[in-house]
Amino acid sequence: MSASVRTRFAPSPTGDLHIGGLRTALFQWAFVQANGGQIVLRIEDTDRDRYAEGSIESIYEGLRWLGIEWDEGPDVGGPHGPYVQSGRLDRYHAAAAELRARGRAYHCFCPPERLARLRKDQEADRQPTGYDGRCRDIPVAVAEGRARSEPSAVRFRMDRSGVTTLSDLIRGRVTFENALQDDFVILKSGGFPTYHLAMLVDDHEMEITHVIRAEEWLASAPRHLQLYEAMGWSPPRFAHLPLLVDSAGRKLSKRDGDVAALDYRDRGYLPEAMLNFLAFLGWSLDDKTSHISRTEFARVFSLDRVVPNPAFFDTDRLDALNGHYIRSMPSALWRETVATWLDRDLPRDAPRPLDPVLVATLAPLLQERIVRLDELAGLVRFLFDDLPDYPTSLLVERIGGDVELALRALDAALDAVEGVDAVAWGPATVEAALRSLQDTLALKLRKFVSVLYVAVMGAPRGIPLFESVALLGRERTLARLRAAREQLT
RNA sequence: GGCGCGUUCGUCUAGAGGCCCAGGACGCCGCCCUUUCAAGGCGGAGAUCGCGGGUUCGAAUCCCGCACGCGCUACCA
Repeated sequence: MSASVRTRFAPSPTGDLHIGGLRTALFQWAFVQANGGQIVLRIEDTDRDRYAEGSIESIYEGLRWLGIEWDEGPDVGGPHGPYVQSGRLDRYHAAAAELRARGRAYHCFCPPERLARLRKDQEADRQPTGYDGRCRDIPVAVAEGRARSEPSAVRFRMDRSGVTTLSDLIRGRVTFENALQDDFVILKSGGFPTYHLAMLVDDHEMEITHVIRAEEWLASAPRHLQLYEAMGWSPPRFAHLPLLVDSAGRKLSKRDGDVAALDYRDRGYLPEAMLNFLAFLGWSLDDKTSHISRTEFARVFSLDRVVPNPAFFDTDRLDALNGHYIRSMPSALWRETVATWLDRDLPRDAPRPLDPVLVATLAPLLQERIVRLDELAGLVRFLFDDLPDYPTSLLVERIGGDVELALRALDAALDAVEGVDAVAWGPATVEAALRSLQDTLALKLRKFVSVLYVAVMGAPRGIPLFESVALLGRERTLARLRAAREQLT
């Protein structure tokens, strides 16, 4: 029996759920699933200035989108609540007091201006930046007195001798020189804790055994380790995941856009695709597997197989995955999906509700032609709308600019379509008529059909022609062929 | 500047001394199929494993140095 593990996803409600955060949560979730254990969702809202309305909902939604469930959290409850840090202030104060009682923390009265100047001077002198310890040796009795009337923060007294060594589950041993550490703030003057104190208290109380977080936290690990030591608590295991980076190799940030997890959902990416994409960013199963189901991932995931180097967030790959999962959707589900997205994206004046028979006809034609769901409407719009203007050059683009051939094709098509009886109109008769053009023009269909595609749909690519024409109807088809003809002359 | 982490095809990665003159996937290119476009099938190009030393009969794999990239360096997380 393997010991039960507990990990936590601890996002800050400072904006929409970030794609990097989603990857972290996914790995935590898979880790817990694979090892038998629980995952705790904890909202870290200790930064009052950056709090963003609605971000907690965005977090819930983003996680559930990928099928990530948590065992304890603000919405589902649990024995270690509250699960929002702003509701746990008394515990942080108690811990800070305990640390002060043990001589491991002290009041700091340095105003922000002094700290800013200090940092500036240190930078100018090319010295390492960090707190200079000005308030460290104020006698406790004096400090206690001042703290009652003066604003103060509480700093942790780092042990500056020797080294602190972290045994990271992904990177192995990482050693930090303690002399290079400074006394950092654990309790802000406003009474809120910093991340360091809050995670110490919460992870301990919530019995977290594994802290899985991104590499940006690696440098602060010695602080956390010393904090645990000072409290006499045994620290959890740490695993620092590789960063997700942009094409320039920088940490993916909100400035780059395209990092809000739910935006991907709204642009028509399937959760299966996103899960696969994220799963293989920094992790792999073996030398063969390139697709994995959610349940399989949750079964085989292992931190041993997470690599330490950063991964580029390559959306080409995401697109390929999405196309793959779209194509593998069962037809009934696919039909429903098409209906939903067409309803969402088709112009308002298209008839609603959409004709289910029409959707059923369209769906299979669309399934292997798109990569994102938001492309759906664009491919069938020509059935509902008048054709928007298209450049004339589009008509002859694929036939080497041969205007004369295009004209002949259009004329022949006009004849052929006119020859189809309105009563007999349908995919079969349309196909027969259009195929006969091969004989009239003494040319393979593929040598000139692109002209007809453009004339009918306004684009050189799209769903198959015969079906399109059948769906469009006789009169509208004739009108579009004539319009194309006119445009060419 | 300091500290830390990282470095295998364009990209994500496999690789834990000989199976590797390096495997898979995405992307790219070509052919086939075909009513355009896709999809599908088949094939191809693509990595002197960052550089330089060493250890070893043998190194992508171990050691040392260097370079480069990134992260952190807040009373943000």
